[in-house]
Amino acid sequence: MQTSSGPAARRTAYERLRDLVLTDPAIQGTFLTEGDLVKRFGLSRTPIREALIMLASDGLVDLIPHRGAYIRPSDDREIRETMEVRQMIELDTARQILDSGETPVAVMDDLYRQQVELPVSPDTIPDFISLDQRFHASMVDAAGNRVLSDIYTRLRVKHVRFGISATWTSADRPTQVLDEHSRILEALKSGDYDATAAAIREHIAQTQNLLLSR
Amino acid sequence: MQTSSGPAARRTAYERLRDLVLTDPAIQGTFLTEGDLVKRFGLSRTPIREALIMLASDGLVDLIPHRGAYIRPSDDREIRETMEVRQMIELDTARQILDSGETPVAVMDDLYRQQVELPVSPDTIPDFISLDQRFHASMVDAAGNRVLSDIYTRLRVKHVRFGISATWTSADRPTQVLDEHSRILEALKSGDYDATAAAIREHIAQTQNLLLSR
DNA sequence: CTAAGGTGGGTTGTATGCAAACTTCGTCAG
DNA sequence: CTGACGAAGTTTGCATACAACCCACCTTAG
Repeated sequence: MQTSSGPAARRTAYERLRDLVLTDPAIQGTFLTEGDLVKRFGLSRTPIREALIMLASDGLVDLIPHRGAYIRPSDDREIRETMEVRQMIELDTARQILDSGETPVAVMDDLYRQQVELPVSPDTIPDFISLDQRFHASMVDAAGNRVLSDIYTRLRVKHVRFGISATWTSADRPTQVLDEHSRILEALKSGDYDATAAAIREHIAQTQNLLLSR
Repeated sequence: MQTSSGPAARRTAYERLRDLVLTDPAIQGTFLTEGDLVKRFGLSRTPIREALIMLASDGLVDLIPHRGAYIRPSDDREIRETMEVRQMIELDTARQILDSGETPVAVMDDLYRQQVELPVSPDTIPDFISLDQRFHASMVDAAGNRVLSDIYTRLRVKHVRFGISATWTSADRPTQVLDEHSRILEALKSGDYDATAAAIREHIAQTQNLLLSR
């Protein structure tokens, strides 16, 4: 995933383009041309081209010469593969955290509490998603491996493309997620790797099922 | 890691720039300006700028506004973190391969044989490195997870930046690597995960030690 | 009717001009 | 001697012009 610093126009183009790809299901499977984006964003081709190149590096679009940027729809295979990698990383992280003996879960605890206190309503779904993302990211960060954290961040971007937000619209999903997060936290605090691993597997399996059944 | 397809000038700029960053230790810690590269490559700024953006996405350079592209020297921490992630991926892959019951090591076998038959000389070091890279990549590919394979490919690029080629100049290193690869292969064929994991850990530990002691 | 060939429209690829921003270095006051 | 200040030079950021290329459509010969 790209950092968000840098020049203004390119940054704007990158962020708007990313949000477009990630949040508009209608453009999946279509080609975006630079001309379209010039009209849509009111920027010149240069920053748009450069943003497209960054998006392509993130794996969010495919640049087809003389055709445009293809927004590849996510398929079940990619979802399964991504979830497999995510599980591998989270399980490995849990192992490292528990082996280190320190179990630094203060940040996760705080994020969990914030999520508990969040009222359940359509308006708060983005907040739920943000806290969810930060909850998991903080666990991986706790392992203290920046290379791993970067990879994990890139993976999370894919979740959005997979339509993760739709999985939160079900009325009981927030409660369920909180419960699953709680189990992960408690298992970590107890220092029990097998219980932690089971909780993580369960959480990811639930997410994957929801993503695949859309 | 970027794919190598696409337009000619940008592709040229990307590949030459990548090779420059990966093979010239003298430019580590320096800034490359677009003007330098225009003179060096004989291309206009546009393809060079776009190649720099791709390199930055690969994590090989840092783009500093109005300063240039900083070639960050690799440090011990990054080497250790990369090796940790590499080990996580290879161990997970081994587990998946063995769990699948198929153990498709034909490609690895072939690559191993080619490496055995390679004469040991300074001229063949690039071939050793290429076969080594393909040996490990084919193991990860055998897991059949494209998302994982992509991540692994990106990681391997870092190895080059870490100066992996220098680890092959020692007279007995090729023999040692062949021995370690042989142990991994045999363990995989025997279906013994613990033995496979031990062989992989040993191989990565040896590599890491050589990289750190440079 | 079919297939081959050409032509036009549209899209990206590359080069370049200009503006803005930053760095650097010299100068000067304290 | 040190630090602030300013001006010049350098570098990137953005815009735009033109070239190259691809594709789709139409025409035409068989």
